[in-house]
Amino acid sequence: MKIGELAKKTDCSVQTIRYYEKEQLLCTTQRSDGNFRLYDEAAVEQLLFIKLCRNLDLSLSEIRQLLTLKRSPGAQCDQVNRMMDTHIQQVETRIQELVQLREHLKVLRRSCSSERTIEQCGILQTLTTNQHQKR
Amino acid sequence: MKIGELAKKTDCSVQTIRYYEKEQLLCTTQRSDGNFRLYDEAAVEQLLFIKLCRNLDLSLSEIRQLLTLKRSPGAQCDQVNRMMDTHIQQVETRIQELVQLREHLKVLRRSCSSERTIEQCGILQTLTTNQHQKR
DNA sequence: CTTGACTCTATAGTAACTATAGAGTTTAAA
DNA sequence: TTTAAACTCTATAGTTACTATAGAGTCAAG
Repeated sequence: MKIGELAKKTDCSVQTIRYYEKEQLLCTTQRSDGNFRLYDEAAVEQLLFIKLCRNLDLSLSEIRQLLTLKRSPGAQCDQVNRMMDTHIQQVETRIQELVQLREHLKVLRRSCSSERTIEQCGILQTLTTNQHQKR
Repeated sequence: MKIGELAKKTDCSVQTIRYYEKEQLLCTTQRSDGNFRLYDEAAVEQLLFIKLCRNLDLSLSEIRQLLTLKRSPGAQCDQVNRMMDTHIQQVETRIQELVQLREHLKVLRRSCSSERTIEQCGILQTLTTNQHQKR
């Protein structure tokens, strides 16, 4: 099948598919006489795998590693486990950061209300006042 | 003062300062005879303001808006409030997304343990098995 | 044959930095 | 005065994961 069909089957844009090829995530083993890329069912599966990993926020580099590991069926899968653990930790860390940020933003937001001028704005004052304290 | 001194005072890299100038967040009103940028205390304050906003994950575009608003002391500050509300909502949304992702990753992680081969790896199988179900 | 849809490669853009190259300026020490 | 190191400048490119566009080629149906 050609790239447009693959794109439809996998709900992935033609441009992204070409990008993944450039990034060595998906390869095109065949071309038509007119130089069109030709894909088989294995490519469909690989692209769906890639998309699933992207949905998990795994980076292209990590996905590349998983694809490499997948090519050694007899090898130990502890690398997969380790990658997943690291990834979970990273997500957890990011959650904590965002929770803190949200609280900070809420505090800041409460320092201002309607019917004020820029000059009286508690938010801007805090952002500016903090500077003086920092110095 | 010159750019290096400003960088030290604000804990901001020389390159980032130049980048902010290019992005219209900070302007250099003076240059030395040798074409070196010259900054005053107002620039220090403005850069600290920018950094504080960046720490709140506000985009450069949003910060640009705030700086513009700051230049109209008599105007209403409801735009500031609205921006903050929108930003808080975006952070909240992202937190929810990440919490869901973390749960999904944990479920996936539990499908595998040590001492398995790639072929037996529950994580990879799930990522690959899901494809078949999708079809 | 014509035309519209599809495909190709190349290039540039997004956001917020970050690094490097090569050239010019400044400053302090010899 | 000279020298050398530190600092500064502009231009360009890179990071990540896409996304868009231009101009040219291919294909299939009318």
